[in-house]
Formats: sequence, C-alpha cells, structure tokens
Amino acid sequence: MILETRHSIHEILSRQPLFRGLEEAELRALAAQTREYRVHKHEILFNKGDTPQGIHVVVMGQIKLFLPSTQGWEKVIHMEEPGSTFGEAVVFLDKPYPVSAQAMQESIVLVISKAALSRAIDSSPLLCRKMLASLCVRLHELLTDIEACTSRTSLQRVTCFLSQQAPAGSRTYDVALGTSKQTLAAQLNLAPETLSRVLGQLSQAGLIEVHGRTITVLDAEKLRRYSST
Amino acid sequence: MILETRHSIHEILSRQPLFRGLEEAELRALAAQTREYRVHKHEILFNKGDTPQGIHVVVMGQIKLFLPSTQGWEKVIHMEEPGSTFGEAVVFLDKPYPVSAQAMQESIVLVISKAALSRAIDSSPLLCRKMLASLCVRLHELLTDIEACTSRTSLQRVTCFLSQQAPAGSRTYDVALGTSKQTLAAQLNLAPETLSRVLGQLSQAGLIEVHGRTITVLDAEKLRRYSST
DNA sequence: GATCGGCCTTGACCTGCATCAAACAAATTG
DNA sequence: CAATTTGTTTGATGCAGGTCAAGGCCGATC
Repeated sequence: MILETRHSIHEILSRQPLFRGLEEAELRALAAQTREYRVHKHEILFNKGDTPQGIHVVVMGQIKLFLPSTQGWEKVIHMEEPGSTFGEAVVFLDKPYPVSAQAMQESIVLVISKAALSRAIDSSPLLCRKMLASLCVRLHELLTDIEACTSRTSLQRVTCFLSQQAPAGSRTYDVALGTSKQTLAAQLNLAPETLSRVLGQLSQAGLIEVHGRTITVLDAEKLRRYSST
Repeated sequence: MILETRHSIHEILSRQPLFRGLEEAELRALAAQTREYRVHKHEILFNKGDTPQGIHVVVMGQIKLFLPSTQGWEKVIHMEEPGSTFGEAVVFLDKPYPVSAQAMQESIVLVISKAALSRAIDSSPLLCRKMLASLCVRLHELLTDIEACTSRTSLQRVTCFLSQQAPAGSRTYDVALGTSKQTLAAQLNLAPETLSRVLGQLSQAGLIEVHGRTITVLDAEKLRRYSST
C-alpha cells in the first residue's frame, strides 16, 4: 500500500455520508489521525486475524470482504463501494479482524485511528447516531445475505438473491452485479459452474435475461413463485 | 402474550447489562415506556415482516430468532438468553423485523418503546456507546455464524461450530448446547439426521464425547485438523 | 489484427447429504 | 406408572450439486 499526501483528507472526509454534518473542529481532529492509502487491484488490505488499525472508509474502487478457509476456498461477505465504511466493530471490540479484505480494483481507502474516532464519537452525538444507523444497516445486510446463502437449493439461493435486489413494487428490473460471476457464486456459496447452470435455467424459463454483468428480471412475482415449485 | 404489572420494571431494567450505570432519571423515563410480557413455550413473539414496537430485552427464558422459509423450513439465527437484547436495529431503521422470534421456554421479555429509547440515547452518551458495543458483538456473532454454516461439508460445519465455542487455549472443554440437537442442526443448516451421524463419527474417532446436551471436546487442536483431512 | 489469459459455459461423473421410514430413548402428561 | 409426545439414532435410497475436463468468448496487450 502506498501512503498518500494528506492535503485533502479533511475535504474527502467531509464528503463521506458518515461524517457529513460534523463540526469543523471535529472533522479536523479526525483528519489529523487519518491516513489515505492507494491499493492496487488484487492487493490484500488485511487478513482475518490481523490486529486492526482503525476504521476504513472506501473513497474509490471496490473492496471485497471475505472469510478465507483452509484449502483456498472463500466465502464473500460483502463488496464495499465508495462511501461505505467497514471495520467499525474494531473500535468497540478489542478483537482481531473477523474477515479479510482485498481490493478488486484500483482503490483509495482512508484509515481513521481507533482513538480519534472514539474521541469523536464521545464529543458528537450526531456521529454516534450515524454510527448506530450504519451498523444497523450492516446487520440487515448480513441477515439478507444469510437468508440468500442458506436456502436449501441452488435455485432458491439465486432467486432469493435476485429478489432481494428488487426495488419496491416494480414488475421488472435490472440487477447490475458489480463483480464477476465467480465472485457472486462465492457470495451465494455456490460453485461457479452451478451458478452458470441456474442462470441458464432461469433464462430458458423466460424469467430473466443475462447480458454480461447485468441481469434483467422480467417478472419479479413469477420469479419468487418459481423457486418454491 | 400476557401483559404484566409494572411494579418492578424500573428495578429489572437497572439490572440489565445494557442499562447498568444509567442515571436514575433516565432509567425512570425508560421504565415508563416499557412493558413486560410473559410468553409461553413455543409462543411467537413476532414474525418476520411485522412492524416493530420497540427493542426487546430478555429477562428470563430463551428466545429463538430465526428466518422462516416457505415450506416450513427455517434457519436459526441466534438463541437469546437472559440479559441479551434484540431488535436494536428497528430503532434506527424504519423497517419491518428481518427475523421471527419464538420462545423456546417460558420467558419474560421487556419491550421498550422506540421513542423512549431514542430519547435516552440522545441524552446519554454512555448508553449510546453501550448500544454501539452491543451491536458490534452482534455483528461478530453473525459473522462466526456465517462462517460455521457456509463451510463446505457437514463435518466442517460441525467442527467449525465446536471450535468457535472453544475457550482460549485449553486442550479440552465442554460445549453446553442450551437447545435440542434439532435446533443446533437448523443453526448449522443441516438435517437433524446428518448432525447425529457427524457427532457419531466424531465420537468414534475419539475426538469428542456426547452426553445428552453437553459435548466434550477432548482435543481442540486435533479437532481443527480433523476436518481438513 | 493476431495472440494470450481470464472468464464463462457445457458436459460427464460421482460423492455427500437430504429425504423417507422405522425403531428407540427421553421427556411430559394424566 | 402407563400413555403419549417429542427428540434422537440408524438404515436405505435418490438426487442435487461439487469436481474435473474441455471448449468458447471476450477484453487486453503488442
């Protein structure tokens, strides 16, 4: 990882959802304890079990959080996009990272020291609330993830995933997987081959259309029913 | 559910880890907006999709949080024991319950209104921090849960689960499942029969001993190695 | 535009686990 | 203490999906 100059960290921080609306002084204190890293595609930010340095903010690129397992296998927990934060938990729990993180693209990540964030939270009820909300969102994401990847059959796993991406109350919609299908397979706990077959089956049934990394769901309702047959 | 008298809610609240150390006035305000419910074994507290009333605190008994699925199947997310809280997320997100809750024993549960808790958090930085910590613990629990139940083989799922229950650095230890083995199976995404067989296999290999609802791990290190063979 | 290296797909095979069924044990009830 | 229900074990069977292998597609590089 290459450490960047700090000229604009303050400004970048102020643009992140989590820190928007903070006092100037608070923001400045945070920025002083923040480092900016540029990471290359495929570079590992940290491994499961490492000692945490602080909270991470994705400014640009895409970071994969995953559980590695003996024998090269891995379960993808979440893909972090710009504006999202991860590693919040380490600020409050004195534990090693529970996941590994890897850049899937050329990325820029901020790391805010535990101590600074801890102080900021104490002095800013607004930040505290925002952190709470952010953690709750994370919890919900994990739950929907569990739901998708513990369904019985591979078909259910895929339809469950697609249904979860549905915007409220529209019959047809697009799902842009910002990742390779391999990665999606790892997220749904499927072999890539199986995912391919299931998508083929759903296409054949006229329920979806696959165009590269975009999946078009043609009938949300039918799709949901299909898996229970 | 039977609504209880409120004579001692204030006192009960003050004994819960989450609220210990709060000001008298704050506690009183919370207690005024808290209800105590007694629920029977097998009774449903709420279903996934219901509109949340508030945050839940388990005072006595055991509450199962689970994801129901079409066709009577279910994935157990977590068993809540006395002193633990759940449904925190609903205070900050305006969403329906993401899980269902069912009492596994005769239980006593407090429900604190969203509004009251929200006010309490604003006025008490201490409570805010405690909530953050509690949510982080929950996150970690979910992650270890995912880890256990997305391992490839049934054997790995079970050994992974047993390893996670290990106290730090002791060769041998007991795991007291406070539940039936059916429930554990649902937690690990296994058929009860499969769990039974795997436990049998591990016993035969001399790695564990099963006595009713207690599993004795004889050699933590060997157990971890065994699954990767 | 030709060559290379990821990705993705398709096919054939075979194992691991769910399912069904039945016997048994333990816990609950009258 | 018998009777009933609920939980656990064991066996036999079938199929879903993982694995291995080969071929096609597409974007990257020179």
